[in-house]
Amino acid sequence: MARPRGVEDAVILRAAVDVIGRSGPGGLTLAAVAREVGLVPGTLVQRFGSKRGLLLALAEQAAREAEDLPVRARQGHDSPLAALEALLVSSTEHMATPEAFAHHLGVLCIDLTDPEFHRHALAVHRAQQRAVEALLGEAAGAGELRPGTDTAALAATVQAAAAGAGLVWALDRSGSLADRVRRELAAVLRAHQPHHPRPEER
Amino acid sequence: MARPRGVEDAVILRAAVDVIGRSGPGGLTLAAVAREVGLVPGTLVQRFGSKRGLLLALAEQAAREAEDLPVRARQGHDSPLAALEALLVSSTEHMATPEAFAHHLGVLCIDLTDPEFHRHALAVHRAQQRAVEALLGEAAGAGELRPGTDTAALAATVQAAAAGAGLVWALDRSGSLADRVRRELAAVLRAHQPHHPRPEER
DNA sequence: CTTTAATGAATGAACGGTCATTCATTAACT
DNA sequence: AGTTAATGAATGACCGTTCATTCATTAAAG
Repeated sequence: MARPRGVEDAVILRAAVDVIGRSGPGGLTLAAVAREVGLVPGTLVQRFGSKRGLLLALAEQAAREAEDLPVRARQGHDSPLAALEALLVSSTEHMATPEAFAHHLGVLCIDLTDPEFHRHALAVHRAQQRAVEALLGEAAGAGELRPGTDTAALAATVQAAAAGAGLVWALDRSGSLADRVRRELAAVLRAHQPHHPRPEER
Repeated sequence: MARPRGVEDAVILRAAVDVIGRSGPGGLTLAAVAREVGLVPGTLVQRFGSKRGLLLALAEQAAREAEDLPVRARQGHDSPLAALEALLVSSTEHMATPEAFAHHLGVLCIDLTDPEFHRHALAVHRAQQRAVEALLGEAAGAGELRPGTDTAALAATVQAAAAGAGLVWALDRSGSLADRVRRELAAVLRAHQPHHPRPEER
């Protein structure tokens, strides 16, 4: 009954992420996003209500996409620990590629004061935590972790290690981020893996 | 010979940090900083050249203060590992108190594109890394770590764990940040401490 | 099938506000 | 007096937002 939208919401949100990645959070202006998709600033306001509305839609989308992370993370991997490694690598790549090193940090530091943003950011974090915990639980069940391992506590440690690796890498970009994340994961898991006595122990 | 300055540079820089902590990076305006110290925006520009100059002075000060971290961190603590724990706690408190959770992240995500800022941020990071490594080295020498421990690699892991703990805590503030940092440090060190076999090992 | 009305998308110009920066001037000190 | 600090008003740029208007599309009416 009316003129269809020339550009989908999803495209606009992706463009916003691109702009943040290219020009930093400070460069994220409605005009920049609009130019990216061939629209005009006013249109974005009409469609998202305000700049905050656009950012909020971005946060909501992230939270929604993270919902099924616990099951999605397991797919396509042989062992739970392999899936865990892939999950952490992808989650930090998502945080530290030129594109989104600013996306995650940027959205964070601009808007973490805002309760709505904090809610969605926390939802993403919790979903990832559930995913990590599920994978560790499965690993424990499969005998890939020492019996008696506190998988909940270990999940927190694993997540902190991955986040820290990404953060450090943002400052000191030597080597690949994925390698660094994998290394930190291995360091954290080493103590909980069954019976691979290191040289100096035997 | 001339009229003396009514307010020191250091006071202005501290005020800038306070403003960031209170209103976030977006609220950091010359007018806000000037009001904080009883001056006028123009004065700040005259003294620091520009807003960027003021922020740069802040980053330089941080880098300068971090220079002697390797020796300062050791002071006032009985064991190197106790000093390490205190260093990490204070460095993340500096990153996650209401004041400076934004200071660190904020300065980071606003300005990490700027080569000058990146230089100073990297200097701080490297100084801390040296401090951590020195403390671990001393601990190894004192027999508090297993012989043959790669202290350089361990230092990277320790620093990532602490940074990650701070980052995670910024999202999910349950318990004290210091406790969480200490917990992560303990988790990382556990595998490298000599011969405290856990229950399931004996 | 043609015409008309209704509807939502998109525009572009303008507004109001904020902010960094400039500059001429005044005040305070030696 | 001479030098520097500080002022305060002014400037120009940028940005989010508003709004009247145009345009494309579809549904209904003739």
